[in-house]
Amino acid sequence: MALTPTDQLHFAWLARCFGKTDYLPLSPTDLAALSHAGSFIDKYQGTHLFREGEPAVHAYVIEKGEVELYRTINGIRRVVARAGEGNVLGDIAMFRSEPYISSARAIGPVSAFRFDRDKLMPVLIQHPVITLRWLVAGLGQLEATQRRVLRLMSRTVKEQVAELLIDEADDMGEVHLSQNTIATLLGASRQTVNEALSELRRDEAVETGYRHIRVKDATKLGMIASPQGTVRRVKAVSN
Amino acid sequence: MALTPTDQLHFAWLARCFGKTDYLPLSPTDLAALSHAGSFIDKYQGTHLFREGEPAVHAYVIEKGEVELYRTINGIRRVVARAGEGNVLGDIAMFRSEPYISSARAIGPVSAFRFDRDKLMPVLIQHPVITLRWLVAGLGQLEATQRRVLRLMSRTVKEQVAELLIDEADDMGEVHLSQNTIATLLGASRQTVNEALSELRRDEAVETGYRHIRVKDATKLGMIASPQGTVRRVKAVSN
DNA sequence: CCCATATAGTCGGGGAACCGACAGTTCTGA
DNA sequence: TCAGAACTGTCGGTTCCCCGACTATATGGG
Repeated sequence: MALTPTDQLHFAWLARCFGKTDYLPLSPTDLAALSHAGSFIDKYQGTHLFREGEPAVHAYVIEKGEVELYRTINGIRRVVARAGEGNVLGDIAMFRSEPYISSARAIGPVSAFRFDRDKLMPVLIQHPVITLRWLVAGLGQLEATQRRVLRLMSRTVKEQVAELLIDEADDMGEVHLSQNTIATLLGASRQTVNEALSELRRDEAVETGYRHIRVKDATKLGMIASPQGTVRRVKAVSN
Repeated sequence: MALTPTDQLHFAWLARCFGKTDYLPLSPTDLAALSHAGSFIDKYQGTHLFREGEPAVHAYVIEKGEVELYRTINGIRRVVARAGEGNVLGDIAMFRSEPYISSARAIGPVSAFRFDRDKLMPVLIQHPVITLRWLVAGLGQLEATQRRVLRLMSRTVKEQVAELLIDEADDMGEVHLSQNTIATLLGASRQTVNEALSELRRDEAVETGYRHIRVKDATKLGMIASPQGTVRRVKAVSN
């Protein structure tokens, strides 16, 4: 199979994504094999990569752009996570042959590599190194989710906002999220997030604007995010 | 390598654990390969399988008994999860070559199969089917964790307690956990859990005793756990 | 350029849950 | 058997946060 120069670039990028843990490098053979397992696609802003409940025949690796993962429970739409460059989506449902557990919507223009389930499985059987890498990547995501659970527990909204700002800030210390979006990401109300931001502004840690927050003092923000003085009593737990 | 009758039983059990998704059955060759990747061990009550921060050279599959996973943050000991028969522990850290992110303590007598990192990796490269199965198992855990995050958000302690009781109840509808343990599992205070249990008792859904709760009406409990009338307004989220 | 829409900012009421404290009960080991 | 430890049950004060309501400002399409 002949690869166009554009495809070469694509696969080089794909190797970077899976190579983040620099554990077992992907060989050129592996990359060529993956080209048979799916194809590159583009999505316009607002369109869905997949929807909750659909049979999961595809998994995606985001190449460019951001995707919003959300679930609808009792008519309540809840943003579960945001996925950016290098994130893998839908692999859980695809591997488990279950319906997608969440919907994925493109926040802006998105380029992605779409794996085809029926084509991918044989490739993975033939290329255990790729499978192992995928395993490591999936477990990394699991760890991140567990960390998120712990972050959510026993922390005020102000602390959570501070931490989220640190995570989402770009090189310039700028965050381009509406307060409403932040609130949904944290599972808090817009008003409380607004109040938290007001305090952070009073603390001279950030500046706020229309759909725009600038981190003035990342160190101070870090102090607020994980307060050290909050050492509560430890209750021993037996069964 | 000669397998003792006991080992045969062990491996049959191990196959069941990995085979829960009945996707790609493990072959006898696979089982034999796994026997080289580690060994069966027994742990007494209260002893640790591993501790937070230690280099992760082992992963465990629980064969019998229950294990408590906890982390210590700012001197606060937090139970992250409980693992029972068939659960895989420590694989995240082991595969990612990072220190264990939590401690694992045997709640009672525990039997487990302990994988040895250096022995396991070559086996996985040679047996992609096992790797794929492990991948599926890991992703299943990821899904469960994500579900847990969603369960935690926007639910009262009473609802959470009801759901936990359904999950943890045995065949007889009995739960053998102290209120303190339940509180820690849910990230709530003991008093609030006690209050929730009092209400559940008033609702005639459960009976309570010393380290002992009996589910009287599982249906009613389910209704309380996931209330249908709680349809709140949906705010659209754009970025 | 104007207006519908989206976002930001603020206030007050009310509810859920945390926390400390304390009394009563059950268990456990010496 | 007996004392200390662990567990349950309850109360009141306090904090945090959700929610509704309202105003002001920014954006973007026609």
